[in-house]
Amino acid sequence: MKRKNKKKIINHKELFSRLNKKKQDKIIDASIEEFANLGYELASTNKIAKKAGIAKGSLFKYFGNKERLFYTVASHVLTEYRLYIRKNLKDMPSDIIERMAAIQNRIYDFFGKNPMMLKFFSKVLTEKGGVVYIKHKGDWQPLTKPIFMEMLDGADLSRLRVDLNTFLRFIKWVDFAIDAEIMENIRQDTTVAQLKKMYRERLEIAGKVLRKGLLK
Amino acid sequence: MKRKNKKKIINHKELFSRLNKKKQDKIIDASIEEFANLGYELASTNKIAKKAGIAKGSLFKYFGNKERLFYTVASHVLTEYRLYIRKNLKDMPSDIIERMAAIQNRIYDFFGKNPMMLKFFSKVLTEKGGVVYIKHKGDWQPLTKPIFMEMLDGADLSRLRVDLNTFLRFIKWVDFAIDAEIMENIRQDTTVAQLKKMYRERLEIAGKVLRKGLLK
Amino acid sequence: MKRKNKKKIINHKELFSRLNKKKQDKIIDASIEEFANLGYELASTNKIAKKAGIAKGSLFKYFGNKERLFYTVASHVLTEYRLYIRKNLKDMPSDIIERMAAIQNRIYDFFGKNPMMLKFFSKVLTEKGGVVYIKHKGDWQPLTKPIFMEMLDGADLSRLRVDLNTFLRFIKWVDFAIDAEIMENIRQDTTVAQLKKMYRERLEIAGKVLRKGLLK
Amino acid sequence: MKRKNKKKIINHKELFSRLNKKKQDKIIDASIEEFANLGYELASTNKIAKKAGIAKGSLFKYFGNKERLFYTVASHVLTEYRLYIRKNLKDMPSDIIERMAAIQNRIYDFFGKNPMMLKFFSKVLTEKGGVVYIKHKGDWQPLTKPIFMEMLDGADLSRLRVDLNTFLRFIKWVDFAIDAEIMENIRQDTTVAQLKKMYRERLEIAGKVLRKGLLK
DNA sequence: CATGAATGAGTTTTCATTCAT
DNA sequence: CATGAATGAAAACTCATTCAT
Repeated sequence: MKRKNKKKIINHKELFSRLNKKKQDKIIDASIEEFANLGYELASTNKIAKKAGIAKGSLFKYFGNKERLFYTVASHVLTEYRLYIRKNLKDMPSDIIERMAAIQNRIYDFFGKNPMMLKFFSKVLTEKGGVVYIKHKGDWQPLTKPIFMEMLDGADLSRLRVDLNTFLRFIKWVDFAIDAEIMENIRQDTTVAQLKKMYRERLEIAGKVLRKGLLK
Repeated sequence: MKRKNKKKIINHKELFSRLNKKKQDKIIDASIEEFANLGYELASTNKIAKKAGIAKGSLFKYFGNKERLFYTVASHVLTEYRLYIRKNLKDMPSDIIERMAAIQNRIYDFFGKNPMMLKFFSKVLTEKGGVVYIKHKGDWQPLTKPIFMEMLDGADLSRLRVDLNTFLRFIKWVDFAIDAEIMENIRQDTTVAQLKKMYRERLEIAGKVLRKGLLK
Repeated sequence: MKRKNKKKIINHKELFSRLNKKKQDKIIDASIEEFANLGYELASTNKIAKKAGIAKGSLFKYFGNKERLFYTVASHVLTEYRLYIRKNLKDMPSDIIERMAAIQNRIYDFFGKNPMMLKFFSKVLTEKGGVVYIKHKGDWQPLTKPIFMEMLDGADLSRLRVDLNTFLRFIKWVDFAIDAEIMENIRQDTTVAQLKKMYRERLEIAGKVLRKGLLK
Repeated sequence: MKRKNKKKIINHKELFSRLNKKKQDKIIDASIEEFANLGYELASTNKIAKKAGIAKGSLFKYFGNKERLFYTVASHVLTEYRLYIRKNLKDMPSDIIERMAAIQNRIYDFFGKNPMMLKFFSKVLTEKGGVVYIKHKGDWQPLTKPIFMEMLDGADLSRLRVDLNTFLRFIKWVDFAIDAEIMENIRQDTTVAQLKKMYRERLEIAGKVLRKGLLK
């Protein structure tokens, strides 16, 4: 359903940002919901405009095309996500494994408060098939997981057996894989409590290895 | 002129398998390319037929509908993949980390010989949003990664510090994450040698932790 | 790119009725012609749109789908028909046989002015096989023949030999059969005058029997 | 789904009639069933060929195209029908009304023995929308109702109040209309007994008028 | 002569995008 | 600057008919 040849050189972004906050939010929320429910391809710009209470034409005035709308919305979601996670990182356990659990719990709390965003994350940000994801993953990668450097601020690193870089990369992998496994298993009715439990179980398994190593 | 109840008890597969090998390959290849480039939803059966040099109608005679075409192609890719990986598993190092590297090298060799299949894998087999993936992931999961049990056949497990189950789940996570990271970073011009190197680097990092543990 | 759950709660009719009369007529006329020539199944929405000088998409915006287009057009035809017939029913002969002739003449006048509608009637409104006909015949039956109750308003019923119900059913049969016989014999070049003559001849035959009975 | 430009001048009919009776019957029966169930347009030549146990190509060798197949089958059905009705017309009541009932009963008996043919009649022979019907109605009209001349052979005509021609035409109309009304009301599960009852009821109403006339 | 695989024009329907009002 | 009706390319899929074997 393409329709590409972009001619006019309009500064769409500016038009959107000039709107009052309330209208902006309505558009963003309507978009999140539609993308989260249908995925990028099946989402309908018509329905988004209707849900947001604006004209179809306006949507395209603000964002130029569907892809840029998606990009804007996704960036918004990721920023919100990041801001939430970052708050109060000091009140965290100093043990590194406990810290991972605490941060992940905070992530799940965020999704508990913004269920549409969980849907959005699990459905649309991982749509590898989508042109859009591929185009922008470079922009998004730094946002998708809480920056580990920050996470370490105040953590007890004295007992590390490996250098910091090695530690960081490895922890990231484990966290990523566990997260992915849980995302795969999310259903419509999965609760935040269940998510936390799923994560805790997996982290315990990981903990065993991380603390003792795999091989004698 | 209606578009009716799609039952039809025709053995499509049979029709396809009766074609000569060359034609079969052309159809499979055209499909792989289209799906790999566009993903399931955006792939066009019309274009596949054209690329394969057959009539639109024939495609549907052979596969019934788009979904079954995709399923057939995906199964084909996965089977090829698996057959290739499985060959000569005995000639493998007994050390578990070395073994992972060896198997992954073989996987990269396979993709080196079938570059479209790499694209196909990274794009379409992981399309979470897709109806098709969800429907069939049960069939495919056992195929997508070399079965670890087999991998272990002949490996030296005497030095494991944890029970076998814990070991298996953890290893899978690490492998999955490293694989994903590399997949994310693939470019058009990435060579097999580079892939192998990327994997080797990451495995070394992982090896350090796996052997010694993370924390004192 | 899917072809999905056709719900959509759009008031198609409203969109259509907002068009200017001229455009509406062009669409209705193009539809009547196509349906009248080909019948429901074989009629092509593509051709209708082209003939009406609008985009394919617009047709579906206005009517939602082919079936609703047909339903709208058929209702339109039947309403026009009915309005025409109903005018000035008082100025009719009181004799029941004469009255039938007078009404039928009016019907033929209507078809004389709208020849496509005659074709439409004889072809498509009686398509027994069609899903559409079956679905809507309940709606249409009261429209397809001048309501006999109205026809009787002012007629001289004092000389009836049978009860009113018997009379009505029987009259309907005779009228229906004569009408069908004439419809069957219509050719491209049949004129309204000829239709009237054909009816008049048959009605005379019927009149003989109806007045005297068949058997001594 | 047209495909018209008929080139080859093959005597299809001859090819078909050269087949052995059993094969001919199988083809005719398969066709009747398909046409009766789906109607002309929706009937599939592919399925007919499969049901008849012959190749698709053969069907077209025998009949040239779908339309001619239908024509042949319809003619066959009508001929069978006619032959059945004609047998033993002498053993009939002499009263003209009773005679109509008796003949119609025989017709219903025929349909009781050949239920597919009833379906065929009520579905496909009256598909006014169909190109086919219109083209051939001239051929079929004489077959669709028992010839009334024959019906009269042995009937008591001494009490007729009108001349024979008038009588014949009128009786035909009444019979046709009653028949059509019943056909309209046939359902999947209508039994022959019910058909007979429906006819008998209507004939009684008709009888009242026919015997006494409508007007004093 | 029989076969049935191959064909491709044609179907209804969708929806991102444009542009006259 | 907002609007939403109009657009038309493109989608998946069908099936009567042909013709090489």
